[in-house]
Amino acid sequence: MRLKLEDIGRMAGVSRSTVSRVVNGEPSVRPEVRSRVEAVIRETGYTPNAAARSLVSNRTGVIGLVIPSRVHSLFEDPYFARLIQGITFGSNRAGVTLSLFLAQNEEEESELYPRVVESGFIDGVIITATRMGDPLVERMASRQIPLVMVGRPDIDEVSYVDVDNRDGARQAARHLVGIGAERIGVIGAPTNTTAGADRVAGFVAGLAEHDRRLEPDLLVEGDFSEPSGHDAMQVLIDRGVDAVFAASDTMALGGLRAAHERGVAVPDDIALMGFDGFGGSQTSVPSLTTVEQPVAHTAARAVELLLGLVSGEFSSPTSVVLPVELVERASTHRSRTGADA
Amino acid sequence: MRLKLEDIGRMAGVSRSTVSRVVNGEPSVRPEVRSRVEAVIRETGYTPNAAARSLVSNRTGVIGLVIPSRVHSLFEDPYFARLIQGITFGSNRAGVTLSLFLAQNEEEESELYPRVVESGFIDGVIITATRMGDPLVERMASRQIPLVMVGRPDIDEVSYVDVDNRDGARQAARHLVGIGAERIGVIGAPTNTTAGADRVAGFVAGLAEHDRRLEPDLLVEGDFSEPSGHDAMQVLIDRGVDAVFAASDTMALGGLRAAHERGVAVPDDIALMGFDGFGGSQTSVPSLTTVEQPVAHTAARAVELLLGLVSGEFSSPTSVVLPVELVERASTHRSRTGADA
DNA sequence: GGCGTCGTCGGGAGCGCTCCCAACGACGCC
DNA sequence: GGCGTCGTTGGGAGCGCTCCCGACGACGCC
Repeated sequence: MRLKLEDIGRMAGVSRSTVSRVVNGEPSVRPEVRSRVEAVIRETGYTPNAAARSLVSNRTGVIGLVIPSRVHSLFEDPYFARLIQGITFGSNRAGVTLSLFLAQNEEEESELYPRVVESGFIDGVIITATRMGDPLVERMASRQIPLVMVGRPDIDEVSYVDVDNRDGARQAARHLVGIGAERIGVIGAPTNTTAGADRVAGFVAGLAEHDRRLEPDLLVEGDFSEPSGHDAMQVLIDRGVDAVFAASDTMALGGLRAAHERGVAVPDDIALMGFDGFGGSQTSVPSLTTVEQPVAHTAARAVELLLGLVSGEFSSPTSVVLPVELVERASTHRSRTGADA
Repeated sequence: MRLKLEDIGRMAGVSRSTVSRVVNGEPSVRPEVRSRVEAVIRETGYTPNAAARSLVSNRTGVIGLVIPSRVHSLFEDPYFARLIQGITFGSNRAGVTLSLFLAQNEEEESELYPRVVESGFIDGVIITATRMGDPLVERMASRQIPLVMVGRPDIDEVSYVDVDNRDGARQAARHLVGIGAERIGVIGAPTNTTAGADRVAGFVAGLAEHDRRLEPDLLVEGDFSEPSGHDAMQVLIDRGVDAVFAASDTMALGGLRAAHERGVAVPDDIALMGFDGFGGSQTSVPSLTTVEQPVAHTAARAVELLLGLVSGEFSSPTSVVLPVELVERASTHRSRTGADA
């Protein structure tokens, strides 16, 4: 049988209330009483009943991570594994528990909202990988439940943590121009995601700094998956490019595979770079130049932000944008470097 | 303000109890009363308070997935992403919520146990990626909390779901012998994991069927990571092999990279195969022969098993072993096929 | 020495739900 | 027609905790 406060109290010769005070670290307990109670707690391995606690305190110590539908494809991308990992560690540090809500299809997604929000099981929610105009986000945001998005939302009044996708893509453009690329292709990401839109827009902005523009037929949109990168690369090879910026490493690796198949040398025939900075980009042959985003950091900040919202520490929508960094590797390293700049 | 049963009852002109009966689908409610109550529930969007519910029912509707320490390296392996995904979907189907417990280091791992088990926040636990002799497993198992392991445990009295690693490795051995390999190397997995031990043992057993044995210096142990596969492959190339079985696809991909670097042709100089059946093995150049394991199925069975344990449907330790299947691809496809068999 | 104050502690109330028992009317039976 | 039975409903009790108020003794002050 599970022990309760009352039992511990009886064993230690004090009341339920005093034990509660000890458990919650309240100061108004005499040191000798406190240590007696603590001894009993230690011996018995007592831990408070979480349900009873949260019934009265209206806090559960659980946060939710929501990743909406169509993730079965996205999940091939190491991004989510990393993000989940980072958020878990942030939760561990803060002493809260993480619940995971993934939806496999539209139907599950619609069941997600009531399960997440209205059970009262959750103090707050981190949501990511939404598409623009996602009704789930609006519903969540319009509720009183604390909410933090990972990735820039397309509506106001939502707290979020994002990486500077625009700046990263701009750096990528500068880099490719810097190594002397003349005809630059882009494997884009879905423009109904803010990350996809920002990366393409940032790249265009970066080209514009050098009075270049992105030829419309040299932008082929992928869906973040490896095969989509592969297919897009084939198109770009046919259209004749000497450099390619892929909006994710996973797509860049697909592009690399297409280049191999076609006998196109990277970087000598076509320089290729990605965006994200994941394991696969270091170990590919050749290794990939990429724009590294700090996923662990993003996750940690998201948890911090959410817990601040939960505790009421700050209430107005807050946003954090983290810097990204271009990492130069073999896939854009040309012996005959640098034309104009 | 959140509504409670009492409020819904007042609005519908019935008592708390009747509303409770409707919410829980009990039959003893007159149809007209039921539909009146249901209407009010629908209009108000009422959902029961989970904490109050579980306080009295001793059920939370939450299951935990525990993945102990040193996962920061393992997480590079797509296996965990797939497993988490599968378990989430199983949970969705069953209407339970999944909480995730990962530990980043030994310290976090030791905090895991009290957090998971004793908070009472969880109806049951799925635990995976443990090493043999893991004290966490023993502590969990000795508790009254329902427990299912993914992967064969090294102690008795624990329910588990596993794939037939031995048989898969045996198939791998048969296959490599079948294509005429003479000197076969193995990139092993840690022998303090049951999966690692079973795969190596199964491979040895498969060789024995053909009166072959594994030369001790042709077994190089990796740790499931890509770099460890890369390094092990270098050793095996130096020692002179014409075929390599890697105990995971991730390590096989590392091996493939090493082969590329050394100018060793796969499959013509060295045939190479993996184990797992993940995305990367299909898109590598050449594509990898591998032993596919049904991760989604594993996850689904684990959830089923756990929920059966939670509901008391069966109480004795139960185990499920799922079949695996060898998938032949380019990395072991030789023109000059088949010597003896 | 009486009184107020403070530190410490105990116990009542109540969080929102489920479980159980009692109440009540309708019905069918002898 | 009286009685038992069944279907349906209402409300008390209690799950284990926190919050709050009041009690109690020690202490210091006038």
